[in-house]
Amino acid sequence: MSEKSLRCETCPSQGKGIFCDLEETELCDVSDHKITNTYKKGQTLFVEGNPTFGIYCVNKGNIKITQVSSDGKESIIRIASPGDIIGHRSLFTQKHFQATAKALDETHVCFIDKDYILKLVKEKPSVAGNLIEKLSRDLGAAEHRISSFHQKNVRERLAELLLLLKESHGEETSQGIFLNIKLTRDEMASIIGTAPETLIRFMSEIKSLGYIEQEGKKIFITDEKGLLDFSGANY
Amino acid sequence: MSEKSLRCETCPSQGKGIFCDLEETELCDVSDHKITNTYKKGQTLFVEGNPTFGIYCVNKGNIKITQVSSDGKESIIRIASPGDIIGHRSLFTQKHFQATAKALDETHVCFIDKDYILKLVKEKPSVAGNLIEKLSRDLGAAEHRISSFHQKNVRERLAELLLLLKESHGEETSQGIFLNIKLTRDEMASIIGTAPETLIRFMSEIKSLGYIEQEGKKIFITDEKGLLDFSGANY
DNA sequence: TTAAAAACATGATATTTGTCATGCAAGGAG
DNA sequence: CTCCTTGCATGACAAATATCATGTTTTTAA
Repeated sequence: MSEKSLRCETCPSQGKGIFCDLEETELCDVSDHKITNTYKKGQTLFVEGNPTFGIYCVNKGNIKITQVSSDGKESIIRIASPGDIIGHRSLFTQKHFQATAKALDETHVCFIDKDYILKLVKEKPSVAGNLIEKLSRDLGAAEHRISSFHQKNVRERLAELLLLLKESHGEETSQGIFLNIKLTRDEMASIIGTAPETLIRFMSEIKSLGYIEQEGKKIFITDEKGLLDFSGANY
Repeated sequence: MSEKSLRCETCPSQGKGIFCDLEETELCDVSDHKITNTYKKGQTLFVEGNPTFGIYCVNKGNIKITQVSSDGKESIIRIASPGDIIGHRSLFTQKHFQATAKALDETHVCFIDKDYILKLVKEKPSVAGNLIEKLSRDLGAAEHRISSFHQKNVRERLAELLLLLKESHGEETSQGIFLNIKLTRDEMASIIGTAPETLIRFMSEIKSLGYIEQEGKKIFITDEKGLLDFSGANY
């Protein structure tokens, strides 16, 4: 799955990642210390419990980060998209991955070796700073989800999920905002922590209320304001 | 509530915090840039929405970090104890606090100004590194809680909470492991995301199974192994 | 010390959500 | 193209949890 390396200097997600403040020459150096891999839909990047060798920087595609319970129930704890890094959390704490990463679609990912990234973090304050900012944002998102669980029921969490997907993957079209990410109902259910059947029921309800439209698997948000009210938004 | 400043050099939580790798002279410099405050039980350190002026370093006592929904339901997203810092997440992302912090008991907290801490992070790689590690651990804990919500029911989450409190606040005694932290049932319920009545019911069940004992408000874990099984542990 | 307030506890009941069953639709492999 | 697998959808029912009510105990404050 390894292939011709992508260059950080010309990476489309440059400017979003933790290397965005590096000089061109420094970026070239990063490029020289990484390997680019391609993963097909469903392929695994790493598995919970595996040793950590470095971090992954997403160039193209989407990746689901999951944790599986002892009885096999999968939870999606995060979705990584272009510009995101993954594996960083485990790199700086444990020796082993705490979660599993799988490609949701055709994905290009750059792998950066542990030693090199640790050196970068130490020597380039901008990288450390951006990493701190990234972790802080991730932590904010995670804690927001925790209070959602306490304070919202499934329908509200579903509406909230649709709005979050709009933020991260929404694209304006003539028939509404298209959510340009491939997720099965099972996967959506395992993001908001409910049973697939329950999720599907509330999807139908939201659809019948005219807040969303479906065309095959494609989801379009047609009434954002309605969804926002429906989500019991407190922001 | 301001009082004679504590010195970092002699702080009992030195070694646990993000400044643990600094030289004595550097620590003195930190001491000179901070203010020590004391908060009584129930007092507020900061409120969601307030502007961020710096970070807080806990010297003594416990602090609950909460988010409140539009209909007034409080969720405890984290508890900070000696050695922990709070406010850091907001400092590095938003301009305003995303959560509210209140003292759970008599608390001593050192406040470090925003500009100074940002300078430290930039100039001292060890501080940045420890901050990254701290954030990574916090993120790990938050993501673990997210999958707990998906995968465990209330009784299991309660057992898990008791075990976590044992890790952070447990003290060996002759009648079992004493959980040395003052939390009301309402607060415990708002950690695991359930109604107080439901929590109390399961507390009674766990007590009747002999896994814990109560003496007034004090909780003792008398059968850790039992609790672990009861929690549906997958670690 | 005593009154008032807060916290704890438990029962009865309502609501939400999960589970099981079943049928249909869509997409990939031969 | 057609089979076959996977995903989507919905109904009926079961289980878990929330809510409401009420009484007791503990803590707080006067």
